[in-house]
Amino acid sequence: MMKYETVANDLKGKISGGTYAANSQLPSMGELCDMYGVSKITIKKAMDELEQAGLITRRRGSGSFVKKVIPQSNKLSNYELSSQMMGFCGEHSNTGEKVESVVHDFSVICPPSDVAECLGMDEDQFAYHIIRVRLADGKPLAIEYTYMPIDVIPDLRKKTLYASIYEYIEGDLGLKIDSAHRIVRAVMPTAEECDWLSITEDEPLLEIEQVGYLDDGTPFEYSVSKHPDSYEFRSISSK
Amino acid sequence: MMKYETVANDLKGKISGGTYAANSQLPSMGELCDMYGVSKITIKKAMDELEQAGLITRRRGSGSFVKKVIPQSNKLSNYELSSQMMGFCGEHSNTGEKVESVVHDFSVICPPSDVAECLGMDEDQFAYHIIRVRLADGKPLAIEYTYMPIDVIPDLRKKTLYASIYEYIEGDLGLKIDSAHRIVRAVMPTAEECDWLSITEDEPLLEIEQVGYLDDGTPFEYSVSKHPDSYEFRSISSK
DNA sequence: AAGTGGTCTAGACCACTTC
DNA sequence: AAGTGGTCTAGACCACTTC
Repeated sequence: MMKYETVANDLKGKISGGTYAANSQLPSMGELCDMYGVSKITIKKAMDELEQAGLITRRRGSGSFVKKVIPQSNKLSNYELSSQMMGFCGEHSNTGEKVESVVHDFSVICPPSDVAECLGMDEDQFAYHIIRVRLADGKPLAIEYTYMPIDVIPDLRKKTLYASIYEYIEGDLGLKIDSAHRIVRAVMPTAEECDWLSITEDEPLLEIEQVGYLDDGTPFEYSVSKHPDSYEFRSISSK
Repeated sequence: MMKYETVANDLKGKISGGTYAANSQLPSMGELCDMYGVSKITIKKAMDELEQAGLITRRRGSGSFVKKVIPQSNKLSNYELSSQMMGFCGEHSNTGEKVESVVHDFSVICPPSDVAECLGMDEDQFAYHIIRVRLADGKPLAIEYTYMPIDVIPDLRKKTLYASIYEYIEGDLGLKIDSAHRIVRAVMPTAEECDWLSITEDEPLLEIEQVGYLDDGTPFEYSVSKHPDSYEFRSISSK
């Protein structure tokens, strides 16, 4: 076993064991070098592993932080491995298409307990509840059901929903979006969803359940998006 | 722009431009150090990028090789980014479940032209065609439609299909499976598939189209698998 | 100014493949 | 034995954040 693996495994154990609690800061790379008696690059590589596994986030100039992590599903399903994926960019158009939104709900509520748990909220705390249909060049591409804690993303206005919430978060609020944990499924649309997406009831949808994290490890978004037909989800697996 | 990015971009250009052709070997790390005037770790990091992007595979002791890459879909779909995913382990049981297979077809044919293209085959070359239903503890978890070139995976027998083809490839043939490129969609089952999976016609399936690569960059498998209900596809995206 | 993580070097040593 | 990629070091320097 390589040194970086030894360090990574030890740190994983200490995170799941609670020595390093959710949202807490890890020792700096220099301190970890001393603690494990290895060089900085070895620590770096070990922390790369933790980041890939979705356990921590890192901020240059600030430090590394333990993520508040998704509750594990108890489905005996996915016998293929959990996975790691790069390329998070919200849902900006990257092909010059014109992206619009139709807002079907925008309210502040106490989220269901499973959503609250994903977001690290108490059950009596408030979150925005947003239902949007996203269109590219007038064609419906997705329905998004989103919850965001009001104290993590303050002062969200309806106007922002027609543009990009992510730009509001990164631009106006000066926060940094770091990563997302996703689960993909196939589902059938409801009657309402057929209406919103202009599809028939026999067209399946690709559902993506997602928890988004800021760069300090705080979950800022729980969302379920459902995509018709033309949507594909691509990935490259290695090793 | 960091040095490793400069190197990575240059190499990407030379791969897509044909200077380094599919299945050819890249210069060694030492040679690349000299060519770019940078240290070995910088070259390593640049090549990590290429590997993540699915462009090359690397073999300790042998060298780095350009992959024969998936033809790009011309769908204007997935406006989220293409992605990178770790954790390829065939479909072994990792939870102690008993995995079985029902073989519905096992023949040798000339594959359709799009499949041949993915596998880097001429249209008049032969491939195995396999249809299997995979069961875990007696419960149907997937249908797999698989093509494998007979000259890449020689002497495949029906007996192997009831166990793990991957174990045959890695164990008996001594080849090494390196990576897979995947596309995920939601689809409806055919009548035949409902029968095989013991589901009704209104249950959507998660479809995973996949090209598998050996560690020398050779595509060895084109497969489409379709999963009912209980299957989930997980990923963690970063940055 | 002090502290953080990120990049980079030059070189050592190792694991593995090929001949 | 020679060549490949992978790990690791000790230290320099940089970009960025926090105070």
